Amino acid sequence: MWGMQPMSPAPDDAVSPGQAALARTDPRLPLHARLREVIAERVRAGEWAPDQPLPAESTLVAYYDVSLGTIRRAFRDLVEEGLLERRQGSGTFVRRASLTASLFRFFRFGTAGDGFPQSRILSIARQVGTQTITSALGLEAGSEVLHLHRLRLYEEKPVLVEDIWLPLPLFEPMERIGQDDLGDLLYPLYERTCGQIVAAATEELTVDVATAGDALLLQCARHDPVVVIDRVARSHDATPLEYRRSRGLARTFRYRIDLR
Amino acid sequence: MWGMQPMSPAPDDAVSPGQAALARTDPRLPLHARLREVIAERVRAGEWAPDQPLPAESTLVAYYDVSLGTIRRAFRDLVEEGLLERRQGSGTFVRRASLTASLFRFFRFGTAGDGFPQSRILSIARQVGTQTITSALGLEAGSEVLHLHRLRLYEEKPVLVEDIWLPLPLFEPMERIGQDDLGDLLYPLYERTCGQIVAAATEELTVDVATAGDALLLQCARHDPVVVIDRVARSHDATPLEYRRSRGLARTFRYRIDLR
DNA sequence: AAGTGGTCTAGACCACCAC
DNA sequence: TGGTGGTCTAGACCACTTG
Repeated sequence: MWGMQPMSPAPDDAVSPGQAALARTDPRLPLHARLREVIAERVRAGEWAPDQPLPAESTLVAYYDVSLGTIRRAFRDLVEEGLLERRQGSGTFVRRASLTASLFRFFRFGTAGDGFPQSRILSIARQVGTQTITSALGLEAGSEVLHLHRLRLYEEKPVLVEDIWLPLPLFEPMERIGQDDLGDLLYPLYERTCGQIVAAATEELTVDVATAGDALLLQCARHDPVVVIDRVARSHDATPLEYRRSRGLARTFRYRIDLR
Repeated sequence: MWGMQPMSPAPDDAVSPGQAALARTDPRLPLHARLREVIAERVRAGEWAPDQPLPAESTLVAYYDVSLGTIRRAFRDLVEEGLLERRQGSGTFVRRASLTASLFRFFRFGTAGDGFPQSRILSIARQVGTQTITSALGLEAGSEVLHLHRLRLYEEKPVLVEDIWLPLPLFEPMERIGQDDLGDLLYPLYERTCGQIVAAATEELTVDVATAGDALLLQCARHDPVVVIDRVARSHDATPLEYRRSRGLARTFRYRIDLR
């Protein structure tokens, strides 16, 4: 057998939709890679919510007509890729982004207290996106976006100044959110109000010097070094959902990396 | 059977040394994890040189008395961990560190030319290690170390100033190396002259402002922002081999990270 | 108790590499 | 040509989670 579907009418049964989907993938690839693609496609299409289990291994074995080991290999690769997570006894689930690895974690704060970072929204308004903004969000030049300006504090002391831009047809509900509902965590809010789930992000770190505005908000001197973090957050199907630019005092920044 | 070795005298044969080594590991762990530990230990002990293949799967199946799938799982995890690499048709090998992911890659240079970075050794001398240096290298306070001072350039323009400290009984041959032999790549030189293989490194990135010395060597103004990279390089058995501090112009620095 | 993923085994054929 | 790792299958039992 072995990765081949009989193209002539099978004597016993018609091909299942699963086998048909597999047949549409590149036949030069190993079966586990083709299976992985098919499943990843279904996940990205939003077929399963993050809290709902995917079909069990045994179900998929029958549906795609592959062996258990092949299903497990595909799942293992998808877990490694970060798309799925598996819990013994419960099932296989679409993974929410945790984003705990964010560069934001690498700002050391005055005391080693375990308090939560706080947020203060300074303004929220529509604007016409600049070239930088629209190209980061994959929009046409001149598109309207929603702009949030906020300050992040830790134990009452300012740590980061953030500008956040959201594509507008999609994030209209955010405009009508009261200041009080704009808590510390934006991503769960995006999911609740706009049904948009942040699955991944790319951050880029550079160093600049403080502008007059930075100096005022971060309580530092002009021309003090600041770290700039540019982030583009995306959904599972890679649609840009948010463009964010954060500026923080370089003096409090420290980043570690392990090389092999 | 199943992860159990008969403790009473077996009727057919004595246990092999491989089975004995497995028996010494934590029996609560899955067999593939125990096997992985045993093999990692042999690699770290230096049993195989980086260019010499490990025993074939089939050999290890007999030696450890486990199934092929279990060997493959252990190998796969060790590849993922970065200790081994596998080449179809050739064998399984101990991996040399490439360290191409080094933060040095993240300095943008004036032109997008594909020239190689160059090095210029400014000095090389013994010194008594400071507390920072000896603790980074895991030496006793007051130990002697070898200090290299060098400048890294790209297309004739200075990019990084580096201070490098090496533990001294181990790296004595480096002291007698002529300036001409101190080419661009230090790690192959360590292997050739001192038999020390760098397998991993930890880097820590912070931001500072240029000292008078930085300004002179990097051709910038005092108090310009600089990026500081602290690196500790280690052998496969985690012995610190090198402590290095690099300083480069923050203006030319850019770092990207993908979050999931 | 039922269902899920996790571990382990055994055996087959394929694709690649070096001699 | 012989040996290596890569893919695929089939089937067993274990450990965990949920009801």
